[in-house]
Amino acid sequence: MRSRDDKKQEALYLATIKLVNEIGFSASSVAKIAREAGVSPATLYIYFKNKEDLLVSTYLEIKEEMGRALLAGFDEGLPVHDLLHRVWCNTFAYVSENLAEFRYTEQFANSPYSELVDKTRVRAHFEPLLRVIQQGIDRKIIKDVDPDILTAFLFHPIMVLANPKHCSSFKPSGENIEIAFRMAWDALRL
Amino acid sequence: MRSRDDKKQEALYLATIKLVNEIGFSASSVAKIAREAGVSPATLYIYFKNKEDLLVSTYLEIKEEMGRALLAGFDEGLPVHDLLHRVWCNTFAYVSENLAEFRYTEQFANSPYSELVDKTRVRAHFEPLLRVIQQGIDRKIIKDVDPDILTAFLFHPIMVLANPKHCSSFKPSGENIEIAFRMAWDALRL
Amino acid sequence: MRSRDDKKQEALYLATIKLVNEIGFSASSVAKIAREAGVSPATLYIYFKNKEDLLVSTYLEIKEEMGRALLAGFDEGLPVHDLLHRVWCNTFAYVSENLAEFRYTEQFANSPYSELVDKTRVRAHFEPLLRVIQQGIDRKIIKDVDPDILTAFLFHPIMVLANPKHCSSFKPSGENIEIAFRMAWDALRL
Amino acid sequence: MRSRDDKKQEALYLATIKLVNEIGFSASSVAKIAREAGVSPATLYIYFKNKEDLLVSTYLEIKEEMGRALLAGFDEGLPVHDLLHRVWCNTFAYVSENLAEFRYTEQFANSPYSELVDKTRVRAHFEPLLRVIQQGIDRKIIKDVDPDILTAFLFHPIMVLANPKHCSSFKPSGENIEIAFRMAWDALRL
DNA sequence: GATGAATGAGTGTTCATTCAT
DNA sequence: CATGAATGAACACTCATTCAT
Repeated sequence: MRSRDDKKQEALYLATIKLVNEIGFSASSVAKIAREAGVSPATLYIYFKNKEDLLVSTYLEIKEEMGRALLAGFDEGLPVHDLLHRVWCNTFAYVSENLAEFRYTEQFANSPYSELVDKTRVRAHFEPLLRVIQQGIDRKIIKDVDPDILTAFLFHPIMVLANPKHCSSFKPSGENIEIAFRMAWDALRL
Repeated sequence: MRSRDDKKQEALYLATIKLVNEIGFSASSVAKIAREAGVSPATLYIYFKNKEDLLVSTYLEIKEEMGRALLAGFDEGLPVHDLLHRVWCNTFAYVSENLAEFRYTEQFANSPYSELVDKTRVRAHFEPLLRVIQQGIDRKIIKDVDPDILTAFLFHPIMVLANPKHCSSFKPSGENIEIAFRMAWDALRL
Repeated sequence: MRSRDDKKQEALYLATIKLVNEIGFSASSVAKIAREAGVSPATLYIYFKNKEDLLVSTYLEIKEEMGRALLAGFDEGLPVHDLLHRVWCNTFAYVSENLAEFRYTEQFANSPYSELVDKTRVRAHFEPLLRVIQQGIDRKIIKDVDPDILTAFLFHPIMVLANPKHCSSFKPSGENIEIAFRMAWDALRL
Repeated sequence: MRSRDDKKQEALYLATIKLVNEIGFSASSVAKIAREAGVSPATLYIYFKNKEDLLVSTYLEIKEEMGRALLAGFDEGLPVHDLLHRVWCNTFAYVSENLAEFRYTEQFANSPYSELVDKTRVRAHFEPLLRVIQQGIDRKIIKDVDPDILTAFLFHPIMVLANPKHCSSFKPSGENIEIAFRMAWDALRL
């Protein structure tokens, strides 16, 4: 028998991301994704149970990779400020280098499919970061407020700024990134 | 294309918003929207050029209404801080009272249709606010940074916090809203 | 608007019967049936909820018509023997003149779809006949046995003999029909 | 095509019968049959030329076995009546103990595949029985009518009565079986 | 001999849109 | 103005069969 080809699975992931970026979530049909990946639509169903499985798997794949990228060089010995700064910069780097992947996750999160993912599993990839934030709170460095609020001021601004689609004038230069981080820190710190 | 029976047009707007919320953007077919609105699919084409026109018009309609709501009681004589605070509270009020409309705009903005809208027209509805921010900068009250950055720390956190879908623990109590505004202000002020 | 066209519904019934006869139940796809009926597959779904509905409706349509045909000239004043003889002859006439319809019902009854029909509704079309048989039992003309047994000797032999597919030598001449009825009567009568 | 591993071949026969009974003829795909039999779809094609061959072979296999069962204890020295009675009882026994196999043959006979089998080969399995019937005719014990008619009153009633699917009230108790045989004999005998 | 991978052709069904009334 | 009927094209998915190992 022919052996299962990881190349094909990878090609399907990439085709999915590419198409969703180019023509959007709902226009990305199984047929188009398969054609883009260079396989038959029937083949897609060897690697994924159905379309939903393909889309969810693609999302989880990206989230895992993204978690690794954001936490690169994450040394928990460093001060909270420095750790957050490191993650902040990592995020900008990841998003600008993997814009398609990032946009896929945004479209996915705003689709009905998003309700199918186990959110705690996704959160797990970012666990060390959440721990450090808690540390910052305990040490009275960061405001002691609801975690959702912290997230809203720490991560969402990056997400917006790093995605050219949402920005008309902002350019992610090193300087701008530092300015924005400074503001996030002003928001969070006690 | 337009006609006198605004009841039907309004019903189509509401049906669109309701369905997109319930079953998502891509599952909201013309036939379902028409049925929900209590008209024939053919009738829809009297009021809107095509599906795209329906979706875009619905979006613009919401954005206009939303602009009005956010700027309610906007007295440019007040200090910058107070004005932003007023808008902040208005936003929370609008989103929590019009969650379906708000979610529609989020789904719309993350779809390929979003590229069809004239963004300057949308921006116009929020013009007074932008003017006040510029004032704040000129008077050295607000940091002199790219407007996109200011937006990222002023509006996006609200959008996130006001939408229960994105929050697991945060509850939009009056106190929480004040805490969050305080953080936004910390980020922006000089 | 265009008005609903009974011609099309009828054409779909006929196409279904024809195709099931020619290529069998499972090979009769919606696309082929629609093409045979001269309409688009999408049109089929205006007249029937889905394929199942089409097949079941076709079956019920035939059964109703068949009930009428078998009971033509059914005068309950006649003796039991004569009434059964009349039905016997009607059945031969119906089946030989409507072989395609008859075969459709046979294929249908042997498909999983058969479990979807309300059997009491079908039985209703043959009610007068069942009543007469009960009369024959009460008057001690017909053996007092389980109704299924009577049916097995009264109807099933006709079904078999009238369907050339099941017969290699039998020809439904008037004489043969009489011979066969004589045997059925011998089986039933006390 | 054939090979030595009769276990697999037998498993495929059984899987085919089981699935056709459970989900019907048309829903029984090669893939499902193979899975049910615990082999790969490709393996199926080692033992059978194609799906048609599998279905026809399964039918013939059953018919052969059935012929053996019906003629068990068939002593041509016995009177015609007793021989037919014996076959009658054998049939009830076989069908009730091998309902799945029996139903398979019914579904098969009502499918287009049935036209692919050499009917004389099937008939051969029942040859002694046909011979005895002819004997009955010659000895003026049985009515001298077309063999198809005899079959219609001898075998088809059993087929119907033995298959619970066709009966709403009839139960194949010993007594009922005798009653039914009595009726068949009444129909046939001179 | 045995298999999982692979696929073109097909499945039933829904789509956005137009037509005739 | 308003509509249900109509449809070609597309949808997600499965089919029987073959291929390479």
